[in-house]
Order: sequence, then C-alpha cells, then structure tokens
Amino acid sequence: MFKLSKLTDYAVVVLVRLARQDGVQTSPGIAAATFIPEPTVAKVLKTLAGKGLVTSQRGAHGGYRLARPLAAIPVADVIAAIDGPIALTACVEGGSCESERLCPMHGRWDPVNEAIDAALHGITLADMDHAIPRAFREPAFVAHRDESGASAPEAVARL
Amino acid sequence: MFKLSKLTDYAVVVLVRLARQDGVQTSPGIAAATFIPEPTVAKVLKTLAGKGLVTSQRGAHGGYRLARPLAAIPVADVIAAIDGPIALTACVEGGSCESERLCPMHGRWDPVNEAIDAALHGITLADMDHAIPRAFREPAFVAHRDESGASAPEAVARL
DNA sequence: TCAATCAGGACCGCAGCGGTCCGAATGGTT
DNA sequence: AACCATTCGGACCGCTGCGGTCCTGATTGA
Repeated sequence: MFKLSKLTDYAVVVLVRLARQDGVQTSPGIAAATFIPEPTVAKVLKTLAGKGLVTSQRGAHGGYRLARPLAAIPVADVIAAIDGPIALTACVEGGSCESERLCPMHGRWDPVNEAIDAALHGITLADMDHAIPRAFREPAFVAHRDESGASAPEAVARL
Repeated sequence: MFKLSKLTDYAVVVLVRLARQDGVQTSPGIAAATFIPEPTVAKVLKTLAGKGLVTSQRGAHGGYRLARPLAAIPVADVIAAIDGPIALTACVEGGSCESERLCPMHGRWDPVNEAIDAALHGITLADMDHAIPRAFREPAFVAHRDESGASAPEAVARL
C-alpha cells in the first residue's frame, strides 16, 4: 500500500538514537535502547555503513557513529540506503524498460517521481526527531517502558 | 523499493485510454488497445468502479466510462483506489500501532506523509497524459506496435 | 593471545502482489 | 419470453521480496 519497508523505519530510529550521544555505540547497545531485535539492528547498521550514513570502527570497543548530523540527512537518503533508489515504476529505475523508444509509458511518471523526490529531500531526520512528542524523549518514559516488559519485542520501534 | 504496484500503473493507462474517447468502452476493447491482459484490465476497472473513479453500465452494450475528466483526478486518488490509503508506515494507517500513548514513533512520519500526499494531489492524470511524447499518441505508432507482434504482452503498459 | 566487535554472506518462513478463472446478476435484443 | 453480452464479486494460486536469524571470517584493542 505504498508504504516503505519496516527496515527503513528501524533505520530512522537507529540513526536518531546514534545522535543522542556522541562516541561509538555498539549494535547490542542500540538494540537494547531501541527495543529492536539485535540482529536486525546489526543488519540495518551494516547497510547504513555501506552507504556512508554511519561510520564503523572495528575491533574491541568498536561501534558505529553518525557520519553527519541529523540535520544533514534527508529522509530520502535513508530510504535510498535501505530500500534502494526511489523509483515509482519499473520503467523509471532501470533505464529502458525494454525498448525505450517504443514504450509510451516512458516519462509518464517522471513528474510524480520528481515531486516525491523533492518532498523527501526537504525533510531531514532532525525534522522527524522534533516531530516526536517530548514526553517520549525523557528518561521517565524509558523507565516506564521497562516495566511494561514482555510486550516490548513486538513494538514497532522505540528510542 | 518504494515503488507503487504495477496495477496502479495499469490503472493510469486504462483511465487515460478511457478519456481518449467518449461513450462506454468494454474491458476487452480496452485490453486490446492497451496491450494489457484482459482479466487484469477487468480487475482494475472493477476496482476503479468501486472507488467511483469510473462508472459502469451493465448488460449488453455495457461498459465503463470516466466519472470525471482526467484533470479532476489527482494521482493520489488512483493510488489510493488501487493500493489502498497512502500510509508510509504501519503506525500511520491503522490508528494506534498498539498503544498510541507509549509508542514514540507516533507522529514521526507524519510530516513525510503530508509532504508526499501534497505532492500526489498536485498532479492530475491530465498532467501525466501530457508527459507522454506526442509521437506515441499518433495512429502511426499503434500500427507500428502491431507489427512488432509477439513481444507485446510483456510490455509494461501502452495506450 | 584472547575477547569484542564489525563484515558479508546464506538461509528460511511468510505475506502480499500479479494474474487467472468462474458463477451470478443485469440489461439490451430478438 | 428466451437469449446473449457484459459487468460484478468473489475464490484461487504461484511467486517474488521482505523481515528476521544465524554462521563464519576479518579486524582491533587489552
């Protein structure tokens, strides 16, 4: 239904979490803080590192850190990193769908693509961070979550 | 990869085709003209009729016709009709993901959703129609396609 | 040398999509 | 009244891709 993948959602949460504190952070640590399963966090982090959104440091006391501040990361970059290039139709992404000259669909979705691309580039992770109710960013919230216990894993994503 | 369903692409093609000529048009007829498999055309038309984008007339000499002119149909409507409501994340669509008060993701994607929604409402099918190179709308093109023969069915979509 | 951590795969279950088909309802036509 | 063309509303199915897990290296600090 025109929705982006859950991994992308996770990626945003992880990136925002990385921004909360400087210095490297390990994937188990982020997993614990976000209530996202650890292997999934690792997967997301690896992908993000490959796309240059985060930098990694290997070895003992290694971890990940943000490559640039949240305000310099448009959502479009995150989506592109996880879900691949933003392309509404098959025609648009791979160049010629078969024979570019013959396909009348060619170019049809271009204006739509451009509009969405522009919209996605105009919103940074900092914007999304601010969209969260302040209450959720306070320590009290985290404590409260811990009490709730068992239901945590199925939750979509947390800070 | 953040792309919309092929059915939506078909829907646009079918709607544009409907606009090419007034009076009712049967789904086999549209299928022949668009090179889209007939059952699929029928399915798309049924869905569109259910959402009020086209009107249907049953019985002999029945068929479909546009409910409103192309310029009055934003792409958003077509996408919503075929793919369901535009909602980037699970949280956004169904109301509370579980416990709205506790989920810090709540509201996070809202600005992104609104931006995309606005972009999609700003483009009508008439705009998309005009984006097609004129050459493809001329009779000569259709004749040329017919010659190409066998490869037609696999083509993404045609007028 | 050892432990911690990232890297890069392989792997699998499952939902959703694209696509097809069938029976029933409907309304002209003869 | 009988018939036929056409839409309607499902059921159905194979397959791709996603979410999620795991395993085996490579790298670095203690």
